Amino acid sequence: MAGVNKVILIGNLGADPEVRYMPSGDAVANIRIATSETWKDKNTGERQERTEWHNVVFFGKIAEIVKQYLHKGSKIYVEGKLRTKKWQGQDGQDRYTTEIIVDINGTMQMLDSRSGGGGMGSSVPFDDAPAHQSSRGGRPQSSSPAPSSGGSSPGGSSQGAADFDDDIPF
Amino acid sequence: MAGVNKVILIGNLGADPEVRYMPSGDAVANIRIATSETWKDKNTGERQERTEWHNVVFFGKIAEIVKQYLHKGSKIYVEGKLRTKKWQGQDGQDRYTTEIIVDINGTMQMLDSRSGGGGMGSSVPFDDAPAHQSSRGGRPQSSSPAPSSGGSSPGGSSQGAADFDDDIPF
Amino acid sequence: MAGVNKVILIGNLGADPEVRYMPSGDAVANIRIATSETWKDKNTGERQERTEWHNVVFFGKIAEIVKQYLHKGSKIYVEGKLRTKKWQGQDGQDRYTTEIIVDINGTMQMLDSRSGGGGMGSSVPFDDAPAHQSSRGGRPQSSSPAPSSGGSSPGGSSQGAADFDDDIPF
Amino acid sequence: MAGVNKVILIGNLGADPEVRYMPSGDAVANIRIATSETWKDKNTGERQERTEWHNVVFFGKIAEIVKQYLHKGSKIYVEGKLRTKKWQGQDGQDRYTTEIIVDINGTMQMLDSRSGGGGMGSSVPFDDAPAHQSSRGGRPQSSSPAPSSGGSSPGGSSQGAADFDDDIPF
DNA sequence: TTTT
DNA sequence: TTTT
Repeated sequence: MAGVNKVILIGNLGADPEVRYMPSGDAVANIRIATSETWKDKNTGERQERTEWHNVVFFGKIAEIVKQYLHKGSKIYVEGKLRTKKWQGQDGQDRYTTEIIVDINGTMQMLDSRSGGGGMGSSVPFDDAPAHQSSRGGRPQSSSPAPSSGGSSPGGSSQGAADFDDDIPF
Repeated sequence: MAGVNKVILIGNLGADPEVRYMPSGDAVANIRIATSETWKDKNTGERQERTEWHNVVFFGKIAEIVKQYLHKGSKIYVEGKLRTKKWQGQDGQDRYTTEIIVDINGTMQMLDSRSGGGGMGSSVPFDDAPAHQSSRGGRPQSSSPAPSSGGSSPGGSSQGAADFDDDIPF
Repeated sequence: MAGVNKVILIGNLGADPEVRYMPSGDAVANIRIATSETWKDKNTGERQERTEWHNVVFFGKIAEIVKQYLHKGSKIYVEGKLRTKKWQGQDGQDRYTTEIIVDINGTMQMLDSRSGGGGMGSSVPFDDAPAHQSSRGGRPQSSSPAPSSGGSSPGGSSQGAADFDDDIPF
Repeated sequence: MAGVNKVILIGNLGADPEVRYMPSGDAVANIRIATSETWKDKNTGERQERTEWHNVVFFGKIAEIVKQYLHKGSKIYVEGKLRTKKWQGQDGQDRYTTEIIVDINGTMQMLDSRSGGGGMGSSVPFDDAPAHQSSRGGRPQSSSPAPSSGGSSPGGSSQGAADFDDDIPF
């Protein structure tokens, strides 16, 4: 055992997020994001570009944030893990789809500095706390009500779970 | 606002961890780890090597794990963030020291396949849970029997806070 | 444009590498590696484990290294990028497979401290040079003979292309 | 040996880059970038923010790009490695400074979508090529002149050395 | 000293 | 299907 399974992406949404809800009430958000790389052909000297599309799935609180603040064209930073799911085609055959899972251990940051293109801003009212300040209580035993307020952080802390680690249950 | 501050290291401990306790009872573990890179000199063709030493500080539960399982020579994977602290030299002048902070948002994995050299193995009894599995939510819910050998996971999940996110208070 | 597409994995090979050669003579190596995560079920308190399998493809010189030094069970660190390829099933339908591409911009490090299980060691005689030492000449056009010999580095530098940037054509 | 030494940052420049030239003619660019994390205090419920400042040093071609396109306030993605340099204070005592080195193995991406605030755009005329397309020729020995022109990529490929791997000597 |  |  043991292992590291980490994906880091910066790219743009190809369409608005698709959000659905679990029986538990938890949100699950799916997006497609494009990452591009460009280079110049060795021989022709012509500029080349290749775009890769990724299926990213957000779980829990971050899914709500995705739903609320991201839209077609949004540029984001995402940190998650790979998961390949198996499913059955209509022909009964096995199919596999690889997704980037962004859950409590992942991160999302909005990179559209100002204006998200749509609303009045890309601010995300979501809060996190540097771990070693978490006092001994292991986990955000928060309670404070008002969630966002003047909310601002467009993406939260720069690392992991903190991003979901706020005091407010969405 | 917004920002990503991430450090990923794989290297070996130069000495045993130094552990101290906060007034709160929380442990803080300090280690030095070396990362090396080698290359061949363009001109002489001679092999070159450069070793870089890093100060890594662990907070909370992971500090206890470090204390218990790591020792001089241990090879580890570490994920944390940079923090530069300011302090006063004896001459009253400002000094700065940069450290890699591994807190609840970071990760540590032991990479010494078997046996850490000291005890009876490098297994780390520390548990984490994929976020969206939290509670009832649709997940592997696996059941497969005996994981393998006598337990093994030297480090836990591959991502973020999960590593500290277990149900068991050490 | 713009984009980051990065994958970092630490896991074990499920089987020996499969190597083939391009018309150009370049090697391409395919491996499957497993990453595992473990956690303790919130409710039952039972230890859970989930293993994820990844298809990793190496191009060029690193493919030769993979062929020569990796085998079933090898533990490695890999840094690459995601690429989803489209292909046609026998039924004429489109299928998609996502792979982690490790090319000149990626990295591979062997993590089996000593002994790879097979030969007399996991050392990889491969050389890289810190970029800013590269003198102005763009790239190490070195030529010096004896590659490995006292060589040791099981994986090379910790970053990018350097890993393939040695002077010795394998 | 062996090791990984990787830093990933997303932040803003606190001031314009400082560029100097080596005897070899190579540029070296220094910047300071800030990464912030915010969280809500567990007790007071007040929003907290912590800003960390990083010294980033660019070598070679990328230093020229930094000089040309970045300025105070620019938001960037940076991938490099840690290096602590030792120097002598005026009092003759040893001092240490930790920097993030971005050389041929690192990456930089501009994240200010449109307009960098200063010039007519943040486009960076710099070209890179996916490695496995490099055919056998080891390295892009290209030559085509006109650097920018149709240029576009604000940051280059998403991985490693490719970012410096263009055909145009700046 | 940057950003929000 | 996004971006530049």
